[in-house]
Amino acid sequence: MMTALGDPTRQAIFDRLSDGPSPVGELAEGLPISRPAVSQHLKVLKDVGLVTDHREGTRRVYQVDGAGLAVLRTYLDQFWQRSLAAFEKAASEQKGKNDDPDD
Amino acid sequence: MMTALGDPTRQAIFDRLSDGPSPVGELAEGLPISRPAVSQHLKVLKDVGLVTDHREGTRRVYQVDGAGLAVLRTYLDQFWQRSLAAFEKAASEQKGKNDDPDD
DNA sequence: GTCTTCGGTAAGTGATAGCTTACCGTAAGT
DNA sequence: ACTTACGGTAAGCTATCACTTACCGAAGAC
Repeated sequence: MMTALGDPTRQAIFDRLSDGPSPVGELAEGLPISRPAVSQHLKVLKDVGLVTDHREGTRRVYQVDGAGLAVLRTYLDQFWQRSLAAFEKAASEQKGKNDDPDD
Repeated sequence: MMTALGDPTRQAIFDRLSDGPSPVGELAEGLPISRPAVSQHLKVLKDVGLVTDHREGTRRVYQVDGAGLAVLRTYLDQFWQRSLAAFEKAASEQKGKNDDPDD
């Protein structure tokens, strides 16, 4: 999931989809790469659950998957929580060893 | 920044550092790769501002940078916000065209 | 029916990224 | 002073990955 957003192009696509659903061709127009390349990126994003797709006539519309985004957010929050805990722990330990503010 | 955490190994390192500061050698022991490889990953993480380092005797201790983590979080929140807006927009548009809950 | 639009898939290529070993600098111990 | 511990950097190799063109299937327009 994180690796999926690791690629800048995929990030750009996901970024674009965050503004609303879009068909493949329309996405490709705003990017400096070919349409098949966009398709391949979309496949990756879809496989990790960050986007969903559905047919709409002859085109295929992609949009961000809220559930996938939630997973990503939760994942990031874990880092956040643990890092915060580590900070506090370090701070208290630091406090213990120099509550003498002389140096 | 996102590309920095895109690599699984770097993710593992960052994950480990989220539990508290650690010197390079100690990190390398818990990973299936060589110590120089860990050093290289740490350099990447440091360059994007996700970790900081300081000397401690003969070892170099790394720890997650709270500011960098905050940036990452803010970045993710942007996706979240915009996606949410897109969802609501789509929902209201959908509602307009079939407020007849028959089918 | 035919034609056109749209997009996924296959095959092939080139660049990049992660890994290794070898080496060197720096700080502490003796 | 010498030795050891620790870790950053260089050089080189390999595999992965993003991209291209070519092709084909599916759904609408005529």
